[in-house]
Amino acid sequence: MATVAADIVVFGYSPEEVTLRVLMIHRKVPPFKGSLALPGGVVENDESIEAAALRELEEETGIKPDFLEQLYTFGEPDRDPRGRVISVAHYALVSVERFTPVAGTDAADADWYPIEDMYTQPLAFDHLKILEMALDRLRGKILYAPLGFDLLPKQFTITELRQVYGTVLNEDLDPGNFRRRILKSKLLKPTGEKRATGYKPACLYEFDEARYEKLSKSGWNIELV
Amino acid sequence: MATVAADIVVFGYSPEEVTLRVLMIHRKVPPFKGSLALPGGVVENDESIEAAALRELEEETGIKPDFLEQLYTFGEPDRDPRGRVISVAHYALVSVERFTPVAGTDAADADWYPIEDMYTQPLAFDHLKILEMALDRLRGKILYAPLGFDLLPKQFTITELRQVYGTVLNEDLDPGNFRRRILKSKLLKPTGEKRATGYKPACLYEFDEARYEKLSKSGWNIELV
DNA sequence: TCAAAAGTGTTGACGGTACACCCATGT
DNA sequence: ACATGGGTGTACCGTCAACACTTTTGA
Repeated sequence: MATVAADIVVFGYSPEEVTLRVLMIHRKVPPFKGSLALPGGVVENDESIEAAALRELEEETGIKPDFLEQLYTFGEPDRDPRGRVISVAHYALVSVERFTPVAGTDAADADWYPIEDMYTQPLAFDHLKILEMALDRLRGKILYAPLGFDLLPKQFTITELRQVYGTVLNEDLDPGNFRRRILKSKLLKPTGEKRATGYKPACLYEFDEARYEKLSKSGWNIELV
Repeated sequence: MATVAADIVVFGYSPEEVTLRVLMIHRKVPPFKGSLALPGGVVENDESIEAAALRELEEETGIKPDFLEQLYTFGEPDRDPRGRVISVAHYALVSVERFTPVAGTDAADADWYPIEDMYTQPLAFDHLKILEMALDRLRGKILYAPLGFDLLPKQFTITELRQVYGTVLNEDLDPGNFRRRILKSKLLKPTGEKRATGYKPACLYEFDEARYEKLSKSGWNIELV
């Protein structure tokens, strides 16, 4: 018998800042009092693990993510000094602008931090390891799955989408080639509207989820970047 | 509090039969008495989850796999009629010829079954779902990670390796092109020996693990097929 | 000598990178 | 007018699928 917990690495992206952030909680109780920790908590007896992850996330931060997926289960015997706790880690994606500041919730000491900051201070438990694995997964999966869209508001320009990919992958992408590839995938639905950007207005698009479902069901595997 | 178990989908491949098999156990006790089930068991209090998976596998079947990796954690509240049991599923690879017949072990009712057979009879718990996910993972990951080698004996011919890929991916691969690709990856170490195959003898190779480590550390991502 | 697998060569189609180039707008 | 990002065109180049071909063996 062991305690089973669900922890969540929530990635947020701000189109204005062009920055990837992660949602962390300031611990107010031992162990690791004062450290930053991932949101999460114990799985109740009658709920699924994923439901527990979503529930804990909303209780602690008020966030309902656009995307959530199980990442890995961490279960070293000594990972929690209080006893045997197995953590089923998840990662989630959200457009950060819709959730700043974190609304008055159970624990309003949740906040968005730049990823790099997580390496300059100790995190609670093995949460740094979890964060690193989540980042690896995000970087790997964004290449062939439409994760980038979940980091943006519903409507976005192709440049914003390119910046998401550039930020996550940490490399510069050629604007012309990116545009062609992404349009070729047929996953963007033009809204007809344009956004003034200071210079030439850019077309706004939405993610065509219906089309994605159809394509992936017909055994087609995309390569977005 | 819940019970945490580790279950393992062991894939075995026989070069002679050119068939992918899975290791299943005949259940002798309720629930699901008489059904086939994946090997596995409860994680002890002082061992890591992966250690539990390896221990259970050896206890129940005598097998120490060449490759083992965590797959996914299954935790629907009703997946086990006896109570809340969370299963951390793994998958493992092994060359089947080295393990037939299963030696006299704790439960000698373990045996290798063709994958297709698992769809013609009910499996215990949610083990069919686990098996399907493991198969998806194997098919996906073999494209960019050197999993094929773990399904063969230490020395093998390129044709045997091609047959592994063909079997797992369920498609015919062009012999000439496959050979070129796999040799270009530099992951094969020639042994200098040859094997009489009935026709023209084929060169024997080994997997060059040291080279693989070096290549993957230097940020290089292969595409084997 | 023939069949079959091992192994090599070649060609043509395709796709993507790199870059030059227009377009539309605010200042 | 011009700077800047939005958006389009294109030419070169590498890669790979397809398939012909040679080699080596057992029968």
